[in-house]
Amino acid sequence: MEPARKKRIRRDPDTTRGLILDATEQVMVEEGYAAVSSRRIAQILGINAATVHYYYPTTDDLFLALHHRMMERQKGGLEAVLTAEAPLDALWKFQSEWDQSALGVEFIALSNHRKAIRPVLAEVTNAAREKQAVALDAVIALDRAIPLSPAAFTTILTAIARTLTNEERVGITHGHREVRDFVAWALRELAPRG
Amino acid sequence: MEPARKKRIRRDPDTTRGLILDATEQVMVEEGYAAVSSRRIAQILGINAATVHYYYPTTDDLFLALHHRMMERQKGGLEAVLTAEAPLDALWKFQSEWDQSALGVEFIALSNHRKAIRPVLAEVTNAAREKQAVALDAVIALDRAIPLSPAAFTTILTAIARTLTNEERVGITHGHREVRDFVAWALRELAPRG
DNA sequence: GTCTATACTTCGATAGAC
DNA sequence: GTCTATCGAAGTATAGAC
Repeated sequence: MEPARKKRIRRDPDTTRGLILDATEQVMVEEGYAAVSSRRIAQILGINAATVHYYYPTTDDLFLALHHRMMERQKGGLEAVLTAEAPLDALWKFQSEWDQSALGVEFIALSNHRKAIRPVLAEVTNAAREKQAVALDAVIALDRAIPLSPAAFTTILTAIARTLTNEERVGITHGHREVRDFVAWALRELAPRG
Repeated sequence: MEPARKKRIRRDPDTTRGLILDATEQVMVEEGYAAVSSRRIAQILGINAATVHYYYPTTDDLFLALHHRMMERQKGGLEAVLTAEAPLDALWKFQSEWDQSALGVEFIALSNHRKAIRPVLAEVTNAAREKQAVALDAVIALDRAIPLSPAAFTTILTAIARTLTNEERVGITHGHREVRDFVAWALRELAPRG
């Protein structure tokens, strides 16, 4: 009885890279960052674990690459917010419905666990948030009687959206509907010109 | 050369249990839930890994016990909030300065990773939050012109506090000062009788 | 570019001595 | 109640065939 040998399928390198990142993202969101391993990723894709190491020599390389892709996509989404008719609503919608909000939380948790990549993620995130604040500053109109900067506003919206997303993921839902109602009300109140 | 044999030190069982939970909490906060293992805990305490299994047969047992202790402590802290002169401020202070807010986030992440204990943690958390809302309802005075229930209010404060705490842990601080300023302002505005 | 095979590490959990 | 010893599973990573 010969052992079943897998066919060697040659793929475009960039395609394989994308597939690996897709699988990594899926595992992080569905099972948590701790479930990510070269074996697990390879298993999902039906490829060999060594192939994962070929593209991303260490697991940290893999995490950093996925983080980079996430930030790029976030940048794209925010550009859409900036050109929307109602930027406030668009921003909330983007933050709260965005699939990758769960991914963002996993990266925070990951940063706490893997000290090697922590400074990289922190620096990238801080820089991105600063750019966001500048861009939003020009577009978002907030009630001037309320001492809330666009930077603070974005942070708070993100905090609420991420918390709701993550709690709901694990079955904690108490009070969530009322939070969403309040946010909807607050967005109307904060934007003097709609 | 005889191998160095460790002395067998007999401790009070409850003391040992407490020490194990202390070490587990420390590892979760400082290195993340994924760093918790019977060996790691034993190493910190200078005891044997098998002893950890003696008290908490499975790792899930250990996590559940720590979660229970965290919830009990949270209950105690909230009782202090309820009897404070300025409950709103006390609540914010409690949420944002509470050491265990980082621990709470780790348990959310943990729930996502270990499906076996997920329903238990979800049920306990939902029940606790419901009780909190009822208690706060009687004590917290919110501006009636604002459609914000105590349940939603607590969830939002927790969300902001946890996000700030966790981001700062890993070096993400952009916009945080402005968030704290805004929260301070909002608390003053929300409480018509101080 | 992808696979097989392998070395090394760490973890969960248990049996049994003390 | 605590330790030693150990098994099997799973993770990281590399060397080398194809």
